[in-house]
Amino acid sequence: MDRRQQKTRAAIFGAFTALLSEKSYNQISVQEIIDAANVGRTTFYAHFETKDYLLKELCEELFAHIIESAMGHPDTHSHPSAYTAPGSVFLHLIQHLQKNDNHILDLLSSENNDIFQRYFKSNLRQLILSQFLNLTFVTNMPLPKDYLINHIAAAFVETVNWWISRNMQENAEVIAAYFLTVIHPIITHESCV
Amino acid sequence: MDRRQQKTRAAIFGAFTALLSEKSYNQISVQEIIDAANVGRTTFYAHFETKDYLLKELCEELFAHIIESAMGHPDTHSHPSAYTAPGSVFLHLIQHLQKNDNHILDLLSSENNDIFQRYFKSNLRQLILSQFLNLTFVTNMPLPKDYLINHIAAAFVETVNWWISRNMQENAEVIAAYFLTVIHPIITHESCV
DNA sequence: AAGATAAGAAACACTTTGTTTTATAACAAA
DNA sequence: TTTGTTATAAAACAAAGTGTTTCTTATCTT
Repeated sequence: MDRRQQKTRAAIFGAFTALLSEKSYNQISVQEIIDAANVGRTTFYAHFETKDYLLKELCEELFAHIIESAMGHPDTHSHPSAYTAPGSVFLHLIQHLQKNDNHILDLLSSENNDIFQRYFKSNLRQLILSQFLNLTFVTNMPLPKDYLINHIAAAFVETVNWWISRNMQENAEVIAAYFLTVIHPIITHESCV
Repeated sequence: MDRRQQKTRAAIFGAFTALLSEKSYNQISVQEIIDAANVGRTTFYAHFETKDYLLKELCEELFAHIIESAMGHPDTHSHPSAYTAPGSVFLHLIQHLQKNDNHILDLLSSENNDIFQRYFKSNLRQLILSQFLNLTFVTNMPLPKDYLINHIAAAFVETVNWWISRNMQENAEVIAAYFLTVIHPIITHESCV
């Protein structure tokens, strides 16, 4: 990829995330992004068809990266010997978030964070699907699989949200424990088929 | 209140909800609302400072109503004799939603429904707080109360969401059962203090 | 060095926003 | 019915934003 393209793309992404930590998505105009990124009007539209597409590409880059990183975590592929750290992937995820390398936390804690939560949740579902290939229930009533996966993904996002809203006072282990406490009664982790 | 005000307010609310079931909030302009409501430009701004305030007032009217209705439900005030329909308030809520009197479902199923989910969730928290005055845990680890309440509220909203995404094929009782299955292991319903 | 490609500047028609001004109609109370 | 009040409407307005076009300049790749 052309170095010029890389630079402008990075400049726009940078300006965009910076603006997002200031004000809500709706209140940000393309003009502001252009000014902040110090980029020509024509250039912006050459890269992104619209503001929504810019958002989309940013989210895909960030969340896909963080989820992929968690998926590559040893625990995902190891043969789970019964009860050894059943959801360490989530702890890994939280720790990764805590580092805040690519400002994902800035986005998730921004006003109108709904958009990012949606992308986050969407990416989480596939992680959960891979994490709990077999879902069995402690209750008598069987739940639809996609319902359960959605529930778990949502619970995780809400946990992170709650954490952020408290300025991340608790350390990653505590947060992971909260999440598993809320989730674990419903599911049991079985071996990968 | 002046009859003229009532009429325009109703006209604007009507036009707004109609538009919301068509397109997403961001894509709706004040101009469109004005045109659809058949109301003068000046009139709109005399009623609502901005589009966001319009949304806010609409949501408050709708959700406050539906939550209040559920709170008034007998189960909330009755002395809970152990295990008689522990969460019938939620069933009541779902049934109320199903009637879709005030088009809440239209809003919740609209594109970019995040905004409504936020209001919904916010209103739910107080309901849950009143419903489970005492929260005890089946697990050893005590969870922060606001974390738990947030989790339950979010789980309910997600349940409704999932329901809507499946075109509400399941009847209200099944949905309530799903929700309680996911929630019940964590909490136990104790008597109101 | 040469051709391809990306960036930038300026201007454009267009829409949206929120305000102001003035005039008309509906209202409530006497 | 009359009177004073208040809501509405129409039109015009400046300001800002959007997305596109044209043309020029700078920067890459080979």
